[in-house]
Amino acid sequence: MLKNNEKSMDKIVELCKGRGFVYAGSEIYGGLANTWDFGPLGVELKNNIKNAWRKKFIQESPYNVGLDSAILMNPETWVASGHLKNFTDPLMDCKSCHTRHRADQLIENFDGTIPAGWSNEQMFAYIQDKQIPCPDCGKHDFTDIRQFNLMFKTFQGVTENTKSELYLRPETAQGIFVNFQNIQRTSRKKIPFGVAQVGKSFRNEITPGNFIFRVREFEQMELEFFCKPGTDLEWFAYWRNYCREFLLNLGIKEENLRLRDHDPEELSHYSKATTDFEYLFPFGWGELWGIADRTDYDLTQHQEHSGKSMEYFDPDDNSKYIPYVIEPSLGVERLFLSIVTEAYDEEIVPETNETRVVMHLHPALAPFKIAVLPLSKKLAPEAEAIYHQLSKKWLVDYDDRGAIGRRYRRQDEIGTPFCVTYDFDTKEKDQCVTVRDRDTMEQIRIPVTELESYFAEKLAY
RNA sequence: GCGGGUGUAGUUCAAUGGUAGAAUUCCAGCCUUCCAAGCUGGUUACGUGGGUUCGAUUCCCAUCACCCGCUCCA
Repeated sequence: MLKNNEKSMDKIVELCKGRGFVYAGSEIYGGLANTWDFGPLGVELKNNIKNAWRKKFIQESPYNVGLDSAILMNPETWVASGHLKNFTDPLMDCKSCHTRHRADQLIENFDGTIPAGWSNEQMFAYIQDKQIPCPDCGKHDFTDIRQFNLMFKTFQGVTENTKSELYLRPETAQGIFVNFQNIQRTSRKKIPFGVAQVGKSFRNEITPGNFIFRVREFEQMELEFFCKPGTDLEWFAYWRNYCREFLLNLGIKEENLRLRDHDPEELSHYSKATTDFEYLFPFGWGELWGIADRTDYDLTQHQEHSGKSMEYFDPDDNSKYIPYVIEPSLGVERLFLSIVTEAYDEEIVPETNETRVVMHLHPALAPFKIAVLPLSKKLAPEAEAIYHQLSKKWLVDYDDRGAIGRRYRRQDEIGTPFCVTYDFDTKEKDQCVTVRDRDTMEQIRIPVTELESYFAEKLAY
């Protein structure tokens, strides 16, 4: 079994493209930077990942309920949440040494002046006036200030005026916060309870890259867990364990996982404490799952900006409070990449000394659960019947083309856990098929009539 | 956004100022074929747009994309 640092990103990307997991976006037009399309197998894997998460966080949790809120929200949401202010940076480049700086930080670091509320023109004029030098090369030769906003802007309605200006959400969380009272009332949940949501978010990253690790359009799986102030640290630990369990169950190895606490200065504007699960990708450790203590920041902000109460009346002790929030937030694409990295393996076949690429995907995540392979095309009608029978329960592949060995290898590459081979004996003698297990390479003969119950047991999750 | 590198079949890699060759993949056919079997045949590529030139995949420019580094960040 290859270790993660022995796996190559190039090979993984190649496999993903070659087998229909992930394609480069808009390829026929020369591409569009850092956009990726999930192909026939990729969409299955991705959906299986999302379903596994929903199962763990909604179905199996007595605390949580689901939601699917809109991507477009009233722009006031982003004023309240702080994203409009904190996701916007006034940037200028040093023409001399080509480094990039935030104008407000240049001023603050220069003489302690905090340019709160200044316009870009004011900051630029101040920097000119004081001849503030570049911290890297000491020269004073800056470009104009360019406003960099991490939120995508768009327009509602047919005219492009500022009144109809909207943002694509940079996180799904706010859709949960603004619905806090709706959900609490209609679900009749008592605190503590959580709201889990899977959905797209958009961030205008400065530096995307590493395949699907950092992209501008991505899908988040977020839980906002509401609890009583003072109990937040307990719940923080609870959900951290819960997340860990989820990852380990899906086959992520402990050795490729580590926890990292954020330093105070790198905490985002809404967070009191953040712990990241980091995963050992082929390119190094990278953030996989951020668990943040968002305190009562968001609900308080929304209460102030909307004028609507976000307080919860606690019948246990007749107290009233704005709940604290624990937020485990996970990117679907990142987990996808972790899963694929984890599953990817190259094995040497002893007999031929050739390399076999195997994806040891958890059966719950594998795009195809079973592949039906007739030994000869002449057996196609009978094998097809088995395919039709099994496909009522699972996503099953069927392949009768080329040599049988090649077909096994193809299934190994895409992570199919079981292959069913229909041969001449099946038809003429024993009515049994060969079932071959991808991981153990064991082959057993099973009567056709027992296939369904056999797989029901094997594929239970 | 800056600096450097790269761009030829699905993939890996050649060659060439006179419109490209291989391996593998893929497809079809034959085969009672269980781990990339064999035989026969076949499809498929010079990222895009300009310029120089009689002629450009090759030289020049731009652009797009990817990789590495810097910067930034969740």
